Amino acid sequence: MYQDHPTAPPVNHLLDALPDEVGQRIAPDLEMVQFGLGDVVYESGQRLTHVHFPVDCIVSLLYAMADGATAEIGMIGAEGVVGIALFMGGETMPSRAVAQCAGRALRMPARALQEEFRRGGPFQAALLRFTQTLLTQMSQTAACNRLHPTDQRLCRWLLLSRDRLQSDEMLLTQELIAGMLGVRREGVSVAAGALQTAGLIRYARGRITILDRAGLEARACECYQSVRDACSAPVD
Amino acid sequence: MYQDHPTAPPVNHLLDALPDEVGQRIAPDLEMVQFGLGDVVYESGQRLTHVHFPVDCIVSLLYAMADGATAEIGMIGAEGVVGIALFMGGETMPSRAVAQCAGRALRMPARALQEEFRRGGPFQAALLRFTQTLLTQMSQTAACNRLHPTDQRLCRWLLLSRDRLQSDEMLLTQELIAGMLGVRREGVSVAAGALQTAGLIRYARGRITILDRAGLEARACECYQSVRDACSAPVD
DNA sequence: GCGCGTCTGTGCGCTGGCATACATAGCGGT
DNA sequence: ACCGCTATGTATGCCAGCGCACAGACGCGC
Repeated sequence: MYQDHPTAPPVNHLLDALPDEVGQRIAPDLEMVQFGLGDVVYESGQRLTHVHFPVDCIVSLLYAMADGATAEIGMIGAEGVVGIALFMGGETMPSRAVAQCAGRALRMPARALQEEFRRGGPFQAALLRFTQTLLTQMSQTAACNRLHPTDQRLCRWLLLSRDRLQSDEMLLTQELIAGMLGVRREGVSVAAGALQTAGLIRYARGRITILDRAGLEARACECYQSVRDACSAPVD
Repeated sequence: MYQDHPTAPPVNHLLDALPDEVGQRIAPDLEMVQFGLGDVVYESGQRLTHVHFPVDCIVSLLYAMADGATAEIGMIGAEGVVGIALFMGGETMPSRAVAQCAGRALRMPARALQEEFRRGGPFQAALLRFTQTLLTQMSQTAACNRLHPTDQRLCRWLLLSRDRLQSDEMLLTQELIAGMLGVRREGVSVAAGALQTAGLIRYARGRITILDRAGLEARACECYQSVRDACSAPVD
């Protein structure tokens, strides 16, 4: 499956990189929770009560329009944290956070987070540094959304997911992907069909397998390399 | 012109809202500089040496692709600060910052900024809060870029500029606007022509005048209201 | 093993935005 | 007043992606 991979130890890298002293101080405030595919971590505009540090799930940030159309603005895996508004001084995020891939996350209450953040040490620095990479990713996405065609963005998206999953197989319907890319389901069907014909992926009823990673990279827009370089998502 | 308006005192609101104690401490580090239309505040990937607090100019953050295509990902006026990477722990931004409207800004050296930021007081809080609104704006833009047609995005953009300018007249070629919206110059020509025919704006050789603000709002996509509510840009 | 719901492939007409090419139209300098 | 540069308006052909409609296809439950 998607989480028993030897190169993916079940930890959050952001937390893992903290000095022991900090790690031990916040450990009591951390609680492991499980998200299923499509679970909503928080709703747009909702008051946040916790932040979540993904362990082996992937969380997508979706911006939803009034008519229900959505587009992904960021993707967070074990390298980051979900709910940055809590330490940035807002109480809500403008986006919906959805588990794009099932798995576990460590959650931490707002109060404990803010308290540790205010200490201003390595924890604050790590959170801010991650926020900066998220900002980069969002900038990237904004421009990519505007300037690149569906099939290239699909490649980019598959690669970004794969980097956070460390497995070549993922569970996702075309409907879900369409919501991320901000296109119709049929558009994904066509684009994915082309990739399958090209032998880059195998696709069957909500189960995608990446067959040719290098091929996908070649077909993706420049954005993938840019965002991978900027964000600290391991490539295995 | 565009800056002798009584409701636009020549200050940066973010700095202005700081307690006197902080204001006096950082005052010696602030230096007023002037930007002309199109001046580059910093280039993508360039190491930042200062942050800039716009006073009566507007700075656009543009993401540039390898082929030269660009798209705006954020717009900063007197309500904010340009160069957030300096306190977020990066040394460079993934975007180019361009003066979309000529005017002045207060600049502050990286070292002084970081020193004051580390104090963790109201200055830090204000910077982080602004970063959060910028994040909101970028999310918004990413989705809007994907989901809304050119003419609606042009309305949104004109309104956002106008709110930061506090004048109904602005100096801008269609070429520049095209770079912001991530479309061709001809596309702007058509969209602006439609707005002019509808009596919403007057357009002549790089000089745009907003004639019917309410009409523009009605024609803009929902994004304008959302981002205006979220970001603290005054509406006069 | 049958039926139904979910997921996926496909076709068709339409529109927005692209590339290209060209025609004006102001504005400043000599 | 003339020239040339910059800024803008416009036409044509083309393609991507939309909305809609529908046809398989696989899987699960009874």
